[in-house]
Amino acid sequence: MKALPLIEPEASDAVAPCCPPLTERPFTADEAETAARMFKALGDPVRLRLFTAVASHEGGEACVCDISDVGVSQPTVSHHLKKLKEAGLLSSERRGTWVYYRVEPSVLAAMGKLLGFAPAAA
Amino acid sequence: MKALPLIEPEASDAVAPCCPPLTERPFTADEAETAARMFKALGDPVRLRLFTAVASHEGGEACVCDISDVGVSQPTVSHHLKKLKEAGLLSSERRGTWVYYRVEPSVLAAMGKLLGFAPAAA
DNA sequence: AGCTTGTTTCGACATCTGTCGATGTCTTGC
DNA sequence: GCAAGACATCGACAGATGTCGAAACAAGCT
Repeated sequence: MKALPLIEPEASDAVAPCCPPLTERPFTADEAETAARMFKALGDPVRLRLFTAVASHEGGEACVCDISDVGVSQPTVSHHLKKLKEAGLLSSERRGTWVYYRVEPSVLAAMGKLLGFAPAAA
Repeated sequence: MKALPLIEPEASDAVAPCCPPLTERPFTADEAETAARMFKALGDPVRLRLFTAVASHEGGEACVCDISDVGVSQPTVSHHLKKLKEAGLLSSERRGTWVYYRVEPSVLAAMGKLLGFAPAAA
């Protein structure tokens, strides 16, 4: 009868308990696989523009219509947002007509940790 | 008769003067292109293992023979190291029989800056 | 010179990825 | 109910990417 709540390994799991700092020791295959997913998601110019657009938008969220002006078609925007979501970097919520995306809070801290920056004040 | 040495915009240029923090404002197309190159280079599990192997190796450098045990053929290792070098993340130097790779010093600071971590004590 | 070891380059190949237009789904307003 | 707008999904396609074996290149040894 395990009392632990198991903490639902859903979206946030993709990013949160990742790996030690890059400079600490060689990553195992699994660690590399996990961390690479994150970097890969940001490794496309369009996705990076979408991510920064969401991250810098007032209120910490933006609807697709607010950020669609990145030079590619609307289906392509949707495709990239899906990728970012699958990577655990963004989350989305429909409110009425529009769909809002926001940065998954743990992400920036996790990446900072990965680079060896102390999560001190986090 | 230009006196300025032009500072050779080669390897280090690929990383150093990149972009504002991800959360500050939407990236321009150029900024996104530049920053994405960096993330993309780390967006492969094999490259991430190679990078962490170099970064964590004693003396801050490692010869190819030290880090080749990542489950792919030796030409593939060489291919990935080349990619990391082209992205400005690693530099290499031949010393006798062996070729040594080391982490380009500015990289980690640049990435930290990108994530909004102050380069204070850097 | 020739052999051995460490590393890179070359071709070739299968797979993944980014992109689009067309179409589908959901919500609102008439 | 139906038309319109906001997003997502589908199918197709060109181009990029990861991988390998074979071969080339470099340095040290005998």
